[in-house]
Amino acid sequence: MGSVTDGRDLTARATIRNAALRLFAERGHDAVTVREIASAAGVSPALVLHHFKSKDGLRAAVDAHAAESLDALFAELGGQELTEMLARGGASASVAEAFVQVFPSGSPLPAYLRRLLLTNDPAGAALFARWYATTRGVLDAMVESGIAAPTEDPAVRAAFLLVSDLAVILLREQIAAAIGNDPLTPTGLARWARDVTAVYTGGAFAAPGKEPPS
Amino acid sequence: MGSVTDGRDLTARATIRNAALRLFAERGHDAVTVREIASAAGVSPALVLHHFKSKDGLRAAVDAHAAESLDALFAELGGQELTEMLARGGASASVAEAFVQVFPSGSPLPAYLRRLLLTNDPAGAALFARWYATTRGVLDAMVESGIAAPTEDPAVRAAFLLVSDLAVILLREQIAAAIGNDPLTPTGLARWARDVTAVYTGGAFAAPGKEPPS
DNA sequence: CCACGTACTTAACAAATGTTTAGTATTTTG
DNA sequence: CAAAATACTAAACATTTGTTAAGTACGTGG
Repeated sequence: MGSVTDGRDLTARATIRNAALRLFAERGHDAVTVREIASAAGVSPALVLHHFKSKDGLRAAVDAHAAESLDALFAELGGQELTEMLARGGASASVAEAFVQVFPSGSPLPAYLRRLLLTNDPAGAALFARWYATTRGVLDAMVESGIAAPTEDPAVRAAFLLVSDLAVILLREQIAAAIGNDPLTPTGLARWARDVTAVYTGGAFAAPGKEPPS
Repeated sequence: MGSVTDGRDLTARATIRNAALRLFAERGHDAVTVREIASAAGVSPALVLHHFKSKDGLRAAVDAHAAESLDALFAELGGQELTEMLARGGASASVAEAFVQVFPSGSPLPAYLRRLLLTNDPAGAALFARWYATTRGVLDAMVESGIAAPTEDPAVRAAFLLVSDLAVILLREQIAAAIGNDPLTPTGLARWARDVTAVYTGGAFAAPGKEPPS
């Protein structure tokens, strides 16, 4: 009976929602049963259906809650923190960095973000659309202020930067296995960001007929 | 070759496996029932269990078949095609490019690759490990021949290039919605590759205290 | 104190699902 | 050709699943 109350005396509704968030993130919506969620939350299965009208209602509530948390996280990237970070020499702020800084290491949110983006549900699409819009805005500002290079296709540029960032979260386990560091830990992310910054500032390949960057 | 066509001269076993591949890719393993697979393949549910011992056995067979097709695809990238492409001025060969060239537009394999990498099953991890090893080898060769820039952390560099490439497949729908072109079509990919190549050859951001690339 | 709504549980139900059994066609093989 | 094996189906089985019914504890407002 792993009580998933995160330290605080949460309302039962929130406890259930948190348990569902964790289980959904770990194993996927369909592979988790209402009884498992209830057991993890320490309540009866019927109470789950009492608070949320159905399993799908619970899923919607979890989606909404996760999207809210994730948006709050991402919002910091678009705010003052961003320009501050950029001024300090970091090439860019990343979603991965925000994850490492804000969420505890065992947080189910990275895995849930994965599910949100993978399953073609509206919540995931909406989340991506919001983040993409923010990315475009930030990138425009960075070009304006001379931090980022202009491009003929800013839509693709912004999308590329965003998805390359998200890929770290989506493929976290595979990256960890490949390079020997979990990229969503401070150590791993520092190592990751170092080389990625090099690519973003100097490139990685030679232009046709030219020398590659040192 | 990875023939995904439901040609009528296929053995029933292959027909079932292809139907399962498509359904698994579209909706996920757990959301698809044996009866649905049987119906899609035009056979009785019991026959599915007769050929593959269980639903999980079918899943394993589909995993193996998909991994084989995908590996065949990726192998071309490591072979002669790669150096040929590179010589012709393309900055790099990508998995996405291979998908567009080899698979018909309605192929379930991109979506299945997504599931393979997302669900932490061993088949997906093994696939990524193989692809990562190939990527590292190719990158080393490219550095050797002066096409790619050397880096202090080749493990991260190779991982970054691979996952940024895979991200196009993983987030295909979201990218399509954002930029208005499906990146797994010739048109969309050409547009995508153009700007990504620019980043990979010249970077996207200014190094601290320097001007960004033009 | 009483009525009442909310939180909550136990127990059961109906549908769906993976799987099995038993049997029929069809192909292979000695 | 006979026999054995394989391909295949129809029907049932056992379990699991989401959901509901009915009832109990409990705090709140009148």
